[in-house]
Amino acid sequence: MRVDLGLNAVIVAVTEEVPRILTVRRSRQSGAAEDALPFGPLEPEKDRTLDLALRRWVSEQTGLDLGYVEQLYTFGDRLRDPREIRGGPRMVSVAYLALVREVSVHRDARWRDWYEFFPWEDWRAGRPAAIDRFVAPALDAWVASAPDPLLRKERRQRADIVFGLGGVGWDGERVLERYELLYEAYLVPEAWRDRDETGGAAEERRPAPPEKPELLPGRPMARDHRRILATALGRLRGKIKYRPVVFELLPPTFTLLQLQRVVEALAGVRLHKQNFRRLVENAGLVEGTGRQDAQTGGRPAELFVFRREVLRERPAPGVGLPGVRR
Amino acid sequence: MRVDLGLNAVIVAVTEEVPRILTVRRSRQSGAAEDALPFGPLEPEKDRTLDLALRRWVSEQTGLDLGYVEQLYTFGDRLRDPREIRGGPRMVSVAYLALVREVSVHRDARWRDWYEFFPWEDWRAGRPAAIDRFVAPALDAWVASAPDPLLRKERRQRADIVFGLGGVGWDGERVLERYELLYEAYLVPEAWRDRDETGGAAEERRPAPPEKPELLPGRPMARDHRRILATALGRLRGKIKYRPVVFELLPPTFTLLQLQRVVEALAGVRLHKQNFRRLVENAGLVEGTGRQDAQTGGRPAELFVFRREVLRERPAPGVGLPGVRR
DNA sequence: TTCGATATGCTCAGAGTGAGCATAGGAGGA
DNA sequence: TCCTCCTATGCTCACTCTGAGCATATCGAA
Repeated sequence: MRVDLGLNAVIVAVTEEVPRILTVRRSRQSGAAEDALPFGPLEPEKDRTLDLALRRWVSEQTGLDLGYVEQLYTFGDRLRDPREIRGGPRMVSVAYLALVREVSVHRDARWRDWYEFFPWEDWRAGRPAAIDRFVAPALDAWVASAPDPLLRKERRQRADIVFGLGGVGWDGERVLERYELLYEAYLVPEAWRDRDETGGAAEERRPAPPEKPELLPGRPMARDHRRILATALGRLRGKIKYRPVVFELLPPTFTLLQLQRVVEALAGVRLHKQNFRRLVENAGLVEGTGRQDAQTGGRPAELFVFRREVLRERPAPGVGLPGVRR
Repeated sequence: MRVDLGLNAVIVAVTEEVPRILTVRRSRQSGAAEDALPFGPLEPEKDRTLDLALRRWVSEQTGLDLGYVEQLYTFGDRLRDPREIRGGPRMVSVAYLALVREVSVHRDARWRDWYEFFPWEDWRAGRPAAIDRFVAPALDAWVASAPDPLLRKERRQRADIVFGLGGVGWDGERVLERYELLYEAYLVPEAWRDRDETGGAAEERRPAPPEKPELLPGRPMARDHRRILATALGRLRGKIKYRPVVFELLPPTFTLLQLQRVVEALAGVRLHKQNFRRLVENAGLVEGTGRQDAQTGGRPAELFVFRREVLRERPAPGVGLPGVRR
């Protein structure tokens, strides 16, 4: 079936312990401007593969040459784009995740702290204030507003699981589930914007609450881009646990604390320093260079490099089925 | 950009310790018939989301009502379909993985053992004969045929890593990497078929060897469907390690050995029985029913059910960063 | 010299894993 | 009836991995 296909890029860098993503400004019909993810077409004549297409237009638009690139997910829900309402074609977009070392970029592209979009995701300084102050009360109200007890119970359980409330533990990877819950509960601006722009077509399936609740902190994005971003964040958080992708975000040599800070920035939690060091060292992920970094503010730290050989030695650094017979 | 978008389904079931996928017959231009994955369109008017589209046409074509469905990957390389050569539109397809309990299906749809397509992936009875007899020698020849020593070394390393040769351990999840290596080395029929059908257009980037080597055992599929299948198998092997998806393939009650056999069928390895039991029990994944199954051929086994509450209790059954501070 | 930082080494208890021994409880045949 | 074969289930034990924290090293600045 003929559809309109495009590509979105979530381009991630980490500097100064801040995870950042590359955004562009996009003006809405109403004249207001929103953040959006870089977007570009697949040009069937030019681009042999989808990821070559992505590299081409990212380079053209921002001047960035991408290194590590991974396909994330394909978004194709109806009404992703309000133009569909007016009889436009179905808009489908394939989202990619790219990791780079931060560099300056062209024109209106700009780096933004990804926790601006998801303030509840950063637990590095302890439980985020946004959760107790805004998210939990808003979810309580959403639970209470369910029309019957059964639905109320389901909502309660779902809220508890995805936000780690009521004794359930926090799972850093459930970024998308959290965003989707907030969207469904009409707690993020995008939910109201989409309702208005589609003339209520979205409401058939999910009625909006009669009164507009206080919306949560967290910067909205164009269309479903915050959903795409949430997908990327969750995927990346999962991936760093079993594939050595962090090194794509670091300079060729780094101290172990720098490495730890980058992991922490992505995972959104603080780690135990000595254990982290022990882990990466006897996983064979890094190799000392003998050189030192004197800029630490304390005892100089040794500089390390990523040991590429680890890919050869260990099948998958850090997994395992119960008891594989050998 | 306008492209032709379709959906492919990898529908998996496990019966009698055999993992199976649903295939359809598709006749080629030449008149020969090939196995293909079920394929269907997105109908922008009817289908609100991609996975609803999938469920709709799978049900129409095969009579199956899918339960668990997960998006896999979007395939959009040029020349996926030979019709493009003759000026047709770019063919892009979004592949999905679905898990079902095996049931009978309509017409020409048929269940096939997935190890027929990848004989080197089944290690349950020990190291597959296909590896030592066919794969390793063929790869040796491919390595030796590299024009220069550097490329030779790279090929050797790659072959060793993905097939666990030369002292490297076998990684069950690298199914796709293995298939892609074989394709690039012109060791599977699809590589030659694609070269011929595209009139050599594919050869510009990857010259075929002057002589056609002995091809490897393993049933080929239409277009890039074996690549899609490899993606699915690898993904599923990864997923069973940290999400309780196996239960989608089992009846509501089952013995622990049945559960183990299904996991083994997917993972392609044998597991240690007592340890497997210990793991699933104190992970809280299952719950005894008190009832017994007398059909075991030995001491009757207790019947268990999946404990859905586990989703609530444990954030992600079986992962972890080095040392998350609490 | 001392203090404040960070780096790095080391210990120790407890949980988790791999491997295997031992016993339980069915079916079927001698 | 009893023996054998089969699978189920319980339990042990050594070893590794992890979480947590103490201790020491080495820099710059006060």
